[in-house]
Amino acid sequence: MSVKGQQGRKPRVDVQRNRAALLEAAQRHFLRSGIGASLEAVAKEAGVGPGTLYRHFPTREALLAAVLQTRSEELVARRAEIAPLGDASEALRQWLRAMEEYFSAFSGLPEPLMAAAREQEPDNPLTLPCDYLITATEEYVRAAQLAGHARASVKGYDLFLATVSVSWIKGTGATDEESLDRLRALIESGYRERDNEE
Amino acid sequence: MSVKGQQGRKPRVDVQRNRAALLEAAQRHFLRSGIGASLEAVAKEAGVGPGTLYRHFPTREALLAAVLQTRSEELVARRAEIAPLGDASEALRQWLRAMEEYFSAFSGLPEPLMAAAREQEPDNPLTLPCDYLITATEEYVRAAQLAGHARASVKGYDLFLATVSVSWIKGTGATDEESLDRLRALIESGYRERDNEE
DNA sequence: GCGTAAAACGGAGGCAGTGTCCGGTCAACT
DNA sequence: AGTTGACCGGACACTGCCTCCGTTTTACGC
Repeated sequence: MSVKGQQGRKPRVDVQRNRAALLEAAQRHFLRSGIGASLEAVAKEAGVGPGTLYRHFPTREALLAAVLQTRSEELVARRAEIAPLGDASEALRQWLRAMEEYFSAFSGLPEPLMAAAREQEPDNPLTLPCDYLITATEEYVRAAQLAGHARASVKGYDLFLATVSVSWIKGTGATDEESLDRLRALIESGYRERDNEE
Repeated sequence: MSVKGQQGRKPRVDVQRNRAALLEAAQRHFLRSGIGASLEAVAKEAGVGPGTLYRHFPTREALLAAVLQTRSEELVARRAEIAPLGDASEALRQWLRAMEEYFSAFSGLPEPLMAAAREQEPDNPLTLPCDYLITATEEYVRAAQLAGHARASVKGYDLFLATVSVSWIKGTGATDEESLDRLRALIESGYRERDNEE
């Protein structure tokens, strides 16, 4: 019956309780203050000591990845909605928007994500979701290219970078939504094949 | 004869000496460690106390702006080289590259620059150079549009944002020069008028 | 129930960086 | 040389990061 398999002992209840409290407090702080929020404050709000926080999540990235888990699942679910679309071009567009929202979950999130994209070592817990996003983008780009809607010279990684950039700019809070829309349009007209159809 | 005008006293020599030492040390540290470098270390390397540093430059941005002064002048000089170009399209392209290099002077520089672009209050010493760059970009864009080389829907601010983004990505160190080139190409084909000439 | 051992807790504390304050100092003027 | 005021610089208070270790809590076997 045990789901965990070869565990000799049942996991302690306070472990799960503290972990949940930490995740909730962290999400609140990350939402309000961005990913640079004080971990000390998170621990205090969760009602635990700093040591407990660092035992559960050895690095800020580990905590971040755990908090992001929910959003990652939402993104995967969203792929299922996008996939059935016949229009590969529209699918790519929607995927890019979904990624952008994901990156914009917390202010400052693009920074550690790019750092994770740089490292090949999987010691960074953000590398896994990051690689997933890049791979998915490549698939959408390929489909759009096959449909003749995207230039052959464009790589999925390029659009990943462009999307992270938009989220970064959004996160700085220095621009209104109108400028962001123009920037997205600029990127889109950058990767689209100049097809005369439609 | 006094250049400074109504100054009763001649400025002390140690003031200028300390200021110069601070600027030099700051440049070294910013180059090596990015704009987040320890100001304590800068002061120590300049051979002055922390108090002296903060009296000369009350905030990190003030120090940054002062260190950037030289580069700003270089950029203005570069405009003089670009201006005589007959080709407005090539002028815009070169200007964007010049800006990108300016933004990439120190790792992490895009962040405070965008923060400065957000504030209308001129209390931030980076606001002035930032506004200059945006205005200059708008002029280049206008010229390119008049020549029929850039889309009418593109604003100078958009290309400013796009260029800052590229610098930011470059600063993260997560990408090779090849990807950056493709990203620049993507932006360029995003703002260019799809003219059949050439 | 109760003893036990392993696991987890949490706070004290070392470390680094920021920014301020104030007594001492040094250069410019008389 | 003496005076004066601007300037210097280190001590200090504060915040946040992260670790170590004595204490507590929990699950398990009896």
